[in-house]
Amino acid sequence: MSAQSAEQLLHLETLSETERKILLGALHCFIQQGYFNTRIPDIVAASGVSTGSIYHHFKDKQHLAEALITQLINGLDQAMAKLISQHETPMEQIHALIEWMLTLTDAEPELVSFILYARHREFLPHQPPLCTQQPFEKMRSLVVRARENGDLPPLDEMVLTAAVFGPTLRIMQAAVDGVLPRPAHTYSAALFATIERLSTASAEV
Amino acid sequence: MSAQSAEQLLHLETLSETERKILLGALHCFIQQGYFNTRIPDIVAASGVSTGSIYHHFKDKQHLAEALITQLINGLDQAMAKLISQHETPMEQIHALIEWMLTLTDAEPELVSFILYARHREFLPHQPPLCTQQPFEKMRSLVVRARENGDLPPLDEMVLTAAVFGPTLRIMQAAVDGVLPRPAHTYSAALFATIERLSTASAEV
DNA sequence: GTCTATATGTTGATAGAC
DNA sequence: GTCTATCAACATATAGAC
Repeated sequence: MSAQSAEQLLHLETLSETERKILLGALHCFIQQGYFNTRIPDIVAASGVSTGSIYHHFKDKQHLAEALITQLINGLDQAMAKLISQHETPMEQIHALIEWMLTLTDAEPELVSFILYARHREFLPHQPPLCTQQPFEKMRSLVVRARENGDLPPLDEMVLTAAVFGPTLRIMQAAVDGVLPRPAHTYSAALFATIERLSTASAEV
Repeated sequence: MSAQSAEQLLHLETLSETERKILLGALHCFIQQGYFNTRIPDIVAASGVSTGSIYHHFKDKQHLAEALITQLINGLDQAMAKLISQHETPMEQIHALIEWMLTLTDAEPELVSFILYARHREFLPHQPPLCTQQPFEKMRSLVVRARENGDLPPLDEMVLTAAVFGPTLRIMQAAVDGVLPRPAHTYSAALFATIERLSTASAEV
């Protein structure tokens, strides 16, 4: 699957044109400056929608952010579900997912930075941590099924998920921090090699 | 090495008593509520130092935070250097470092959360990203030396660092997010197993 | 539903006594 | 160096016309 834009990841079809404009403007502001550095007038400028209209559609700044995060998580979840459905075995699905994560990082580094770093709980205290939500649950279930298939060793489920997806997430983080010499997706082969090695290691360790 | 408290990690010996109290108070506030949710009166209450005195010692809130982050990074760096110096081979040093990271996570989860999640650039735009600083540089150099020793496979340096430390960092993140069933340090053996497998995998992959 | 203009409340920072 | 009291600026949220 090719990389998607931030707009495509927010599935905004059910919303009114104004709400779409507000959420996209807010997303751009939050991505670039962070939630706390974003002032309502910034969202007004970015969205082309007036203060009054923003407050007509959203109770306050916090609820606006909440709606945005919800849409984003749902969008990620749907994109991942579609991607997974296009492949057969758990290991193929894992590979496809990693390719997609790396490609998305190259295409939308600031969006990825927002997702990876975001301490959403700092501005949304009621939000559960990202890693307990659908996208990370999907990763875990893929790993568990690969383990059942015998494609991954019989290690603890949390550790195995961390070992399969942790390196990719670190590379993504390095990429968005600007300390990666090459585009993120060029590391996919080496990352797959580390996963291969998890499975094929000699048993007597 | 046993776990250290937040206070021990900030090497504050060279500072005046008042500056120490201010930095520790601020650290507790930032850890618990984040930088933007912390008001000056919160730091006054947490440190027992008055507003005027705080502004006598630090130009403004941002410079206070900057001083704190610098101290914290230096403290981490020193603790890691000491730990590394107590072991011989790169692989032993890597193992010791991972044990220490996990133990610190159990002892000071909120401090670790602050370090891991902190988008310090959101409130300190001039700060380089954490992963380019001494602590992460140390991780990379350990991995490179282990690779030279033949203890790790000849993969890309960034990928190898991500493969060695990424899983541990993911487990730490899961721990501070409260989604880890057992204390973080109980996963060390399984984490070491994943690193072992990197090295001992059959060559013809 | 959308807009402009404005009020309300907070907050970072300062002034000035001790 | 430390403190209390206060200011000035600003950002959120609202009021009310269209």
